[in-house]
Amino acid sequence: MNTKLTADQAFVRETNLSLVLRLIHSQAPISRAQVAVLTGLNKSTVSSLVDELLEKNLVHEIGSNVGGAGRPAMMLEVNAQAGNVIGAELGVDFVSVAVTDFMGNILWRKREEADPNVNQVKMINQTLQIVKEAIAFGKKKHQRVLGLGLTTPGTVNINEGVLIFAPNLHWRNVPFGKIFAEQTKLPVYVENDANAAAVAEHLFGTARQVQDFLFVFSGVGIGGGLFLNGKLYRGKNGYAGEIGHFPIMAEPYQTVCHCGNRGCWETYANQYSIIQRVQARLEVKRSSIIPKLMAEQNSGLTIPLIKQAADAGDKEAIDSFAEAGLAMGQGFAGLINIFNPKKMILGGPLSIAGEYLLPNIIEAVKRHSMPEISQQAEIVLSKFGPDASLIGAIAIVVDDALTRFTHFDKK
Amino acid sequence: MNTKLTADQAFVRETNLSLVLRLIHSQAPISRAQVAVLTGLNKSTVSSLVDELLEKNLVHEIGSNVGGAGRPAMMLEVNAQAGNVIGAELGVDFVSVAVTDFMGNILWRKREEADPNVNQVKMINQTLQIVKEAIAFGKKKHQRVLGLGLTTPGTVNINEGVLIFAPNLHWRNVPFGKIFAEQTKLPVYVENDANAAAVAEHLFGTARQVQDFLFVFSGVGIGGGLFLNGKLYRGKNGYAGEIGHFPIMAEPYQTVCHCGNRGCWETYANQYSIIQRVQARLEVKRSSIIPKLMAEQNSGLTIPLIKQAADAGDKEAIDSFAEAGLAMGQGFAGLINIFNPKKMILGGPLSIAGEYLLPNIIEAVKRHSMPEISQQAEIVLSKFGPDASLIGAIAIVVDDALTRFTHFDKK
DNA sequence: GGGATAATATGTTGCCGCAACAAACTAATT
DNA sequence: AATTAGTTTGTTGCGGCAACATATTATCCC
Repeated sequence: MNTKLTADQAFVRETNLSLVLRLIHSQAPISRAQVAVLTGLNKSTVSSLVDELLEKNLVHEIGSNVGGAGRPAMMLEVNAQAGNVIGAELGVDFVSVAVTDFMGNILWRKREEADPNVNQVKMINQTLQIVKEAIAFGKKKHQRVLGLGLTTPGTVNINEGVLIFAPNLHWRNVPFGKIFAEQTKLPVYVENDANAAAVAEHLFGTARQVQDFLFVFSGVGIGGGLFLNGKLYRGKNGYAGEIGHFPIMAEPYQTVCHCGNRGCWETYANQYSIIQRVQARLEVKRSSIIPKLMAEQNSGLTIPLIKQAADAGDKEAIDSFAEAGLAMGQGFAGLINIFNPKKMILGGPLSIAGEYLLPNIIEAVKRHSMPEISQQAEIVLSKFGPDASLIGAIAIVVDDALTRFTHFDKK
Repeated sequence: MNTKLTADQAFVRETNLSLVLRLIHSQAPISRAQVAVLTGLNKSTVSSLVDELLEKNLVHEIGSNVGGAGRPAMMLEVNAQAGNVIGAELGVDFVSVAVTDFMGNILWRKREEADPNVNQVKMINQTLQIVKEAIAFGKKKHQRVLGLGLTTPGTVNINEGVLIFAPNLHWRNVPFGKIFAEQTKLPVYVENDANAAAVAEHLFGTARQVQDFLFVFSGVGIGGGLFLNGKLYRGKNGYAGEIGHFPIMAEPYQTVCHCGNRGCWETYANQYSIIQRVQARLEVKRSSIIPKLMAEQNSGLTIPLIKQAADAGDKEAIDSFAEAGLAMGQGFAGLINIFNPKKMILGGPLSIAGEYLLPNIIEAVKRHSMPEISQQAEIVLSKFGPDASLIGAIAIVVDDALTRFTHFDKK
């Protein structure tokens, strides 16, 4: 085990500093006195902790409040200028990079199409190029860069920064951490896309203060970020969260999953399943506007296109999403029974069609889960939708900074 | 939130005391010096902590070791005489009670058949009666009783000690904690059967030192105890672990589950599914010895009887278990993909047939899970088999004592 | 073989720095 | 004057550190 199990005074200080910083992060604006009440810490202790955070420029005072008797409180908030963060998302067919301030506000972003099958080195260099642009932008602003977060589908060894295996990319054992650290001289954090998205939702999104929730990242496959007991659950080797491969063996499709098995849940609810559903409908029904859209845009049958058709009221598109929503909801129901979460959050590329999926997900959950449990669970769309993993890349850097800020010296 | 989030010196002391006590519990016999090396604590700190544990009679010295240069080490172990513990398991059709010492060694036990459908008050009184016998036994030994653990199927509010809902018992809102505390004057701990079994396995069984594992409690239904990141995961309301109700929609059975839905995984893998499989086979094949056994013993078709037939080499019995094993393994595969656990532990009443189920569970896991993940997971039978939940009732009391031992004063 | 000495490992003692806490204080407002 | 915010000063108790006492085995020399 790597984790320290013992406690000492330094641990106490770090724990309380981190607690106060996270409280200011999530509850700002807030005064020292309020922090003392909420945490139960002594007033003097809070003052001392806040002093240290002020000195490290992680927090700043933003003036007194007004109204009410007594001395006015000096309000605090996390200093968005504490540093910039760079996040990079390696998708199955694109690369996205963003620069944000410490509060996750996007200052710069860029997205390029990419093809992982052509050449791994080329795609990595493409990513590196955009990241360097991002760093150049950051330098212009005279802000220090706290770190680079990088997300990818597949299983990741976060300690070594190595992608172990990504079935959708067909990549194995890629030492992202080493490559990007050497080239950028930044602290590099590598994480699975769904895990990172869960952290983003916890820090900046709809799951602030939520201890137990699941992020369902739906794109080419379906991955899960399991946020349990107030932190990410990674399992023995960091592979946890492969929720898409629960064997459900439903008729009629029985599609072979890219993992090699048949009957995985995700084959009934991923992007490709929707495209299949639409294709099957188009063979029978001719009234759909989808073929026309495809011809106009010189495009294949893609999720954005189907979404566009649905927006235009196309019944085949809407019904295909609805069907997939029911299949997706069946898995949601099972997960809710297993985890008794406070929230289920749907995000990732497919979530651009979230408004068409969500009602039927909720319907299927009602039908297939234990009411005592599912009544406790809110099912919502990610605040960041298809950008969930990109913001996640930012979030893993910020999250680490909120925990271990020893490297934050006086500016 | 109830949990304390801040840290102070008292917290440090409690953390380290508990850590040292648990280390001595799981690694005994062990010396102070070894504890210091394993924990990273300073030698002097360990001495101080051990002194306190000795004073509280939680630990005792058991003489020096021999061999090797240097001053011989004084070995320590947890004091089995620190107190007795009473555990009671409310099964669907039986009540089991046991008295153990602090190390979980059984000193006394008793089991009675029961029927929860006839009269709830009667079954509670029946349990209370046996518990009082157990207390009387404990008194005879001049040992203090540390507490009473009580396990039941269904969802439990552990803070209030209330059974919220047990579908198999058809019970709702039973305040076990209050009833048993009033009648016994003991500290009472109420917990779900699968959760308790997981704690038992962690403290006394095959999951010592294991941080991430699942206990699959199979009986009338299938429940799960989720032990994640080194502790029990209960979910938002303590309902987590209803792994039996993942909707899998497989043909041909589609039995209606007692939860009201169709296609729940457990309907393909629980006790009743096995009985159904045997019945279907008996209608066709006449060579089985099962009808003869039923006649001889004047018994219905039960799992112990089918197990008996299997032991005698009966093909229909063996094949029925094998089929159920495959169905069970399908769910195991999905859970392994989701959790990336170090162990999957099968226990509960049905596990008396574990030797017939396990090979096919393992086979199905190989077939239906991602190899990177399932290669990491050991699939084993509970050390306590059908008694897993009874030992679990003991374990939840011991586990609490190992954490918060403020109530242990000098004897 | 036997006695002295060295080497080694265990566990204890006394002191220190540092954490949160408590209480008394000042500060700024209605 | 009452109220609330935040600071100052001193106290308590934690684990770490380094020197020390203790108890054994290993080795050398006679």
